[in-house]
Amino acid sequence: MAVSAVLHGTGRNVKVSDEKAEMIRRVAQELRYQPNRLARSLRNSRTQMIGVVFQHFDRLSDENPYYPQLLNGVMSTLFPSGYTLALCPKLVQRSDAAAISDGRFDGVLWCRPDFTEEAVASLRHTSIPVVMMHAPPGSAPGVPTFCANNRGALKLAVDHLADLGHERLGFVIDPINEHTAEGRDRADAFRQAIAGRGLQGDVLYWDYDGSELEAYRMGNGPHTALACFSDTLAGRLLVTCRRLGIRVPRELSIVGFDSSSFCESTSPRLTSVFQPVERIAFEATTHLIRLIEADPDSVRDDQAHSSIYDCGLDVRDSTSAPITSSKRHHSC
Amino acid sequence: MAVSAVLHGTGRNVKVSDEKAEMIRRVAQELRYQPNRLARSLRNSRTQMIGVVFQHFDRLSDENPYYPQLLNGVMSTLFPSGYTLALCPKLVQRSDAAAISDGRFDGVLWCRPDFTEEAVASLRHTSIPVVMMHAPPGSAPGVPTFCANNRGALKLAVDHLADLGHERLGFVIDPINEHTAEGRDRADAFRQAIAGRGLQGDVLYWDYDGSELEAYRMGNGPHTALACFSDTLAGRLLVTCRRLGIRVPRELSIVGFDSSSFCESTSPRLTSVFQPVERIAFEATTHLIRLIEADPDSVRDDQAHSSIYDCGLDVRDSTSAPITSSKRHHSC
DNA sequence: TTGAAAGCGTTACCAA
DNA sequence: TTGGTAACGCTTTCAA
Repeated sequence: MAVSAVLHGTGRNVKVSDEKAEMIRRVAQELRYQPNRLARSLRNSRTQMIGVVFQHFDRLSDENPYYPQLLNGVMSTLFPSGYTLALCPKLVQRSDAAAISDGRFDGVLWCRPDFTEEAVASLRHTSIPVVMMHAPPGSAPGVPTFCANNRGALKLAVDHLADLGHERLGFVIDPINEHTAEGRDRADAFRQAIAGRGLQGDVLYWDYDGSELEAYRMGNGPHTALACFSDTLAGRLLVTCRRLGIRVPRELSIVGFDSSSFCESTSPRLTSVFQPVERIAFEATTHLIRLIEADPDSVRDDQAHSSIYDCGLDVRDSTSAPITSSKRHHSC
Repeated sequence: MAVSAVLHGTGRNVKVSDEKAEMIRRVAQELRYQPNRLARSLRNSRTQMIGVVFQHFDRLSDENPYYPQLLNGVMSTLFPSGYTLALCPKLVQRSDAAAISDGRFDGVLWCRPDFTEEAVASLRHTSIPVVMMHAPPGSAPGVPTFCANNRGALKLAVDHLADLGHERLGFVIDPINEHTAEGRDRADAFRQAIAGRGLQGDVLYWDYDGSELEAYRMGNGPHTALACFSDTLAGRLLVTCRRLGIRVPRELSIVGFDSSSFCESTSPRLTSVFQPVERIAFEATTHLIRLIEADPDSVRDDQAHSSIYDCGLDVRDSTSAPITSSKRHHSC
């Protein structure tokens, strides 16, 4: 119809006279005509909407700016390109990978690292591009991945603690992240890092229960320093330590992960590994848009794309030299 | 079609034999059949999606948990009801109220208080329900509003400062919020509150410029205490004060608004008015869903619904008694 | 119980 | 340049 040609730039082989075009615009205005995006999307099979799947986004953390940072990264490239962002629960509750292809989205950013082999396999049957965050390279064959360099990150943390004189370290992870690809990757990276320094260490699974923690209590247990999977986890650890009378960092050094502004507000301020969340999200989204808008044939190679991002270590007040037995004797 | 009846519960007057139903399911599985939501939505004019319009959500604050809280409130009622949440930029850039009715959304939560008279008027022509946050009662005729009790909130802040002995107060607002309905409402509430205590005070417009601030500097200027429109604004004020050598709260008391966890991490910790953001968002969204799902005729009355939410005052370290001239003499 | 047809609002294509 | 027609995938209604 001429109307379509006038109101949107579509169908350039259709020419409309200026008078007619003006008339159409006037009438449209009078009638408060509003083009229906659903019909348009159905016709074009393009919705200009991308879905974002979080890990547990029935609830965002109030204090951890992880999600705002991630969303900022996503929005800063999505909105200028004319896309809308949808947070979709159904895709989360059951990892209903098939539902991705129900036509609602032009692409999906998958920020949920607890994928299973079969979930990844089913992802290859989707009709739209999918890009993953928090997926270590190689963990999701055929899906572009964007992930922190966990190996380097844990090396930074372990080296820092080793340099301080700690000899037996722990890596603490919660039941939720324990089974995620990134959780396993960081645990492995921790093991490699301590092996590289010739230290002893363990991966500790903690469900936030204070009594459990007591086994690792610095005084009785073997560990003088704990690296945590996340700032949130480290924060809870701090609270539990205070409750149990374990002094940080005097008796136990603690390292977080993310180095969010949350680390500045804890007591003591939390030493933490920094990962560029916003940048990762930005580049993952940019890649997703490329896949959506590019010629399907020309990007075949990029399907296997995978990026890793180097991390830093922000040393604050929750880490210090351990109370060694020699020092103890010394002080006695 | 029988398929539709089997795979979804639709069309109850259509009966399908069990064998056929089973066959349909099996074939659907084999073919990886995925119903197209766009076509469905087009047919039903129901998308199960609601749009959320923020004020400036091209960028969420990293440190202020306002947006996570708001989203938590929205999601906690939206997701269990089977809705998806969309953050839409186009509706923000130009307040294109008409675009609301383009079929994408079943309803819109408007969290953007800088509406004009005509924007509100055009909102009444939408074909879908709209609910507003940050709109003081009466500011958006015909649109349900959910808003903090600014009158009570500013009274709390002013009373607190007055009780400490402050005699000349300021209310600081930034250029962005200055023209919003809630901004004007809080400024009015401030004026009423100081009048009620027989104090003097001014509404100060601050564009984050340090030199501007100097005019209100406690030493030269008349104000010994400033209440701010937001925590973010108060935070910037703190930073500027430090830069200018103004000691808080010794020389100048500062009160924020929102009482987010951000207030705990500032130095000094920020005294702030608490508003129940998550609860406001939750109830606004719940109301929106009611409007969407209810019989259009039966909710006519609720179109004029408006709720206000009482606030509290969390006293922290950024407020104290002023240095009065008498005290000055005393100390000299 | 099953099948066929119409229509939701749009855009692409092809005649006129 | 114009107008008509078909099709996107679904659901509802009506006939068989």
